Amino acid sequence: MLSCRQVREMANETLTILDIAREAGVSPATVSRVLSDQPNVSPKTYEAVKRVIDKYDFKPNSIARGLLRKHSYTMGIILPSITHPYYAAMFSAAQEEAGHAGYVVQIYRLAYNARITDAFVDQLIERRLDGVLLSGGFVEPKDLSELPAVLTRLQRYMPIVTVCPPIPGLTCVNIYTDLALGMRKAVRHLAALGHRRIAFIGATDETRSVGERERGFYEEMRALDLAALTVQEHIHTPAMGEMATLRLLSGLPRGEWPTALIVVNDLVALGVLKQLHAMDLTIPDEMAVVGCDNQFFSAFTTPPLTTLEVNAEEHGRVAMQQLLRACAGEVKPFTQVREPTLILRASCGADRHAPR
Amino acid sequence: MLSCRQVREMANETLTILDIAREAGVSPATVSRVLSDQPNVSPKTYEAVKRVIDKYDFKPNSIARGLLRKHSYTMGIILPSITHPYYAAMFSAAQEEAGHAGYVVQIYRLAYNARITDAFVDQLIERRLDGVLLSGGFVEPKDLSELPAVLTRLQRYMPIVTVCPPIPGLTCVNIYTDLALGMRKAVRHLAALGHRRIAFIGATDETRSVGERERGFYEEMRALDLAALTVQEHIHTPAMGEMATLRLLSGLPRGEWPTALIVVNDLVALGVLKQLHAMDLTIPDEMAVVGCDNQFFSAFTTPPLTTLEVNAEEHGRVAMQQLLRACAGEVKPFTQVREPTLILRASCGADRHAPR
DNA sequence: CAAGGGTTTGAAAACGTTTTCATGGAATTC
DNA sequence: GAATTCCATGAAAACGTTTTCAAACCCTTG
Repeated sequence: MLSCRQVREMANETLTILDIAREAGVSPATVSRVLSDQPNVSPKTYEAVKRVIDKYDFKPNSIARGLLRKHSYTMGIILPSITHPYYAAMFSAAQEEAGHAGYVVQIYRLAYNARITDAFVDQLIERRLDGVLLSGGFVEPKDLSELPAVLTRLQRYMPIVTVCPPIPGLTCVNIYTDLALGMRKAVRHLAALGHRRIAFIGATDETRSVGERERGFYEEMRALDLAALTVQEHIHTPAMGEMATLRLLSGLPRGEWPTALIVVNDLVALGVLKQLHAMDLTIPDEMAVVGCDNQFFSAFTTPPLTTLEVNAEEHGRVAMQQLLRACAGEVKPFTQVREPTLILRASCGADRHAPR
Repeated sequence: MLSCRQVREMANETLTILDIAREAGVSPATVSRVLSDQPNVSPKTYEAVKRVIDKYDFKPNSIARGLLRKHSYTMGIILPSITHPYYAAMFSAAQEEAGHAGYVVQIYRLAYNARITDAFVDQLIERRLDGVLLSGGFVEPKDLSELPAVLTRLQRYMPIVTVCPPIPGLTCVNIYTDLALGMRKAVRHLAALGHRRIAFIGATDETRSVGERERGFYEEMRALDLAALTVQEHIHTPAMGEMATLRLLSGLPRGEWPTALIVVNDLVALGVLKQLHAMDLTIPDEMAVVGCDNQFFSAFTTPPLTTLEVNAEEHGRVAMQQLLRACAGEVKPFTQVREPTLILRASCGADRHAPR
C-alpha cells in the first residue's frame, strides 16, 4: 500500500473525479453522487467509491463545481477598515453565520474617503460572489447620489444587504441602528444630570453615520433648549480626538466651557479622555464624557466610558442571515431599525439614573 | 429584491464570451485575448471587441478562468480571531499586499483552543486556495506534534508561510518576532530602573507565543538574579487581566508585592491598569506596567502604556510578499526573525532611560 | 411469464473560459 | 519577385465537475 504522498507524486498531476471513477470501476457521475451525498446510489457502490476516495484522500475541486452550479459559495462584505473594532466585530459575526451555511466571506476594503465606483463593484462581479453585505455608514453624503446607479448594476448580479440606513433609490434589505436616537438618549441623560452646555466631538457632515449622530445631537439639544457646541473637523482617530478637545477648550474662556462632551465614537473618545487627563480635569465631575459603539476597551478606560451599545455582532449576524435567505430567493426588501441602548459607566456618573 | 436565481432568469442567460464574440464578429479566442490584454491583437480588432464589451458591460467569469488557469487568485489566512487588534492589523496589511497582485484573502478562523485538523485543512484544499498564511502563535504546545503531518498534507496543494516560530517538522517560510528577546528587553529595562521584584501576568504554557514570552521573562529574571512572580492562569482578555491582578496582589502581603508587572499583551494590560486604579495605586511609582503588542489604544491608556512594538502590519505585509513569491515558485524555505523594540511611555516612567 | 414500478447506473452534454496549434496574410529581406 | 519571417486570427481541445436523460436492472404483482 502506498502512502498518499507517494501516490500523488507518482501521478504527477492532480487527481480528478475520473481517476477515482476508473479505479472504483464506476462512472464519474456515480462518484459525483457519492461526493455530494445524493440518494439513489446503492450501499455497495457507495462503499466501494468511498474507499477509493479515502485511499487517495481525494477532494473535489470546488472551482469546477462552482462553474456548473453557478455558485461561488462566497459572500463579499464592503467596509472601510477591518482594524476598526466596530467593523471587525460585525465582520466576525457575519463570517461565523456564513460559515454555518458553507459560505466564506471576502472583505472588500474601501478607504474612508473613496467612492464606490464601477471599477470597485467590477471586482465583486468578476469574482461572481453570491451576495454582498454593504456596511455603508462610511459613505460621504456628497457621494450618496451616485450610489444607486452603481449598486443597482451590482444588484443585477447578486443580492445586497446594507448595514446602514436605506440608500435613497436602492431597494434592498437594510439593517441598521438608529444612531440619531442614540444621541438623543445621550443628550437626555446628560440633561437629566443637570448639564446645560454640551459639546459634540466629531466631524460635521463627514460620513452618513456621523451625520446621523450629529443630527440627533442637535435635534435633542434644540428640543431641550440647551447650548450646543461643536468642533468642525474631520475626526476619526484617537489622536484627532485629543487635538480636537484641546482646540475646543483652549478656544473658550473657562466660564464658557461645556460640562459634558459627546464623542462620535469610542475610538475617538480614547484621545478625548487622554487630553482631559492631561489638562488635569476630573471626569466626570469637571467634564462628563459619553462615547458611542461600546468597544471592547470602553469598559477599561479611566474612568470607564459611558457609551451607546450598537451591537455590531448582532448586526453582522442578522444581516448575513438575511443575505443567505436572499440568495435562496426567499426575501422581500425591508428595513429593520434597531435601537441603541445607553451603557452607563463612570465617565458621566454611572451611579446616577438614566432618563426614561 | 431579486434573488440570484431570479436575476439569472431575468437575464434569461448570462452573457458569455461567445455572445461577445458573435456580436463583434470574431472568435471567442480573440475576445479572451482582448480581455486579458494579450499582445498579438490588431488595434482595429481590439477596438471593435472592446466596444461590444463595454456596450454590454461584460465581465468575464473568473471561476471559469480559474478552472483553466488552475489558480483561484485567492489566499487563505488562518487566525484565531479577527477582532483581536493584532490579527486585524496583520490581516489588513496582508490583504492590501495581496490586493496589489490581484489576489483576495479569505479568513479561516480557528478558535483559540481548537486544533488544526484534517477536516479543517480540507476546507482550504477544496477551495483550491493558491497559498495560505498561518499565524500560528496561538497553537498550544501540546498540539504541536500533530501539526507537521496535517500541514505537510496541506503543503502538497499550496505553499504555506507561517507568521510564527518554525514548526518542528515543517519546512516552509517562517516570519516572526522574537518575543522572548522582547521580554528580556522589558526585564532589563525594569531592572535598570531599580525594580527587583517583577511579576508576569499571562498564562503559563498556554499557547506558543505566550510560552515564548514567558520563557524570555524567566530567562532574563534568572540571569539578573531577580525575584520572579507569576499567576498560573489562562489569561487573554482585559477582564481576566483585572481578576489576575487582584488575585496576585491580594494573595501577597504588601511587603512582598512586586514593583512592576509585565503583561502578556496590551489587551490584558487594559484590565491590569483598571485593577491598579481600583486599588488606588499610582502608576508607575507604586507599580510599573509593561505590555506587549503596541496596539492602537496603548498610547491612550492612563497612563500611556510602555510596550513592545511587534509590528503586526509589517509581519502581514512581508509574509504575504513571500507567499506571493512562493506561489510563483521563486522561494526557498527560510526563517526570518524580527526584533521587537521597547516603546517607552509613562506606565513605567517614560522619562527614564532604557538599558542598552 | 409478461407487465409494471422503482431504483441504480452511465453516456454525454453542459458550465465559460484559456490555450495550443495551424493557417492565411502581410511585411520584410535578399 | 521569390523566400522568409512575423503577426493576427480561429477551430478545437482542454479544465474538473454536475446534471439530465435514457437505459438497464431488480422486484413485485397479475
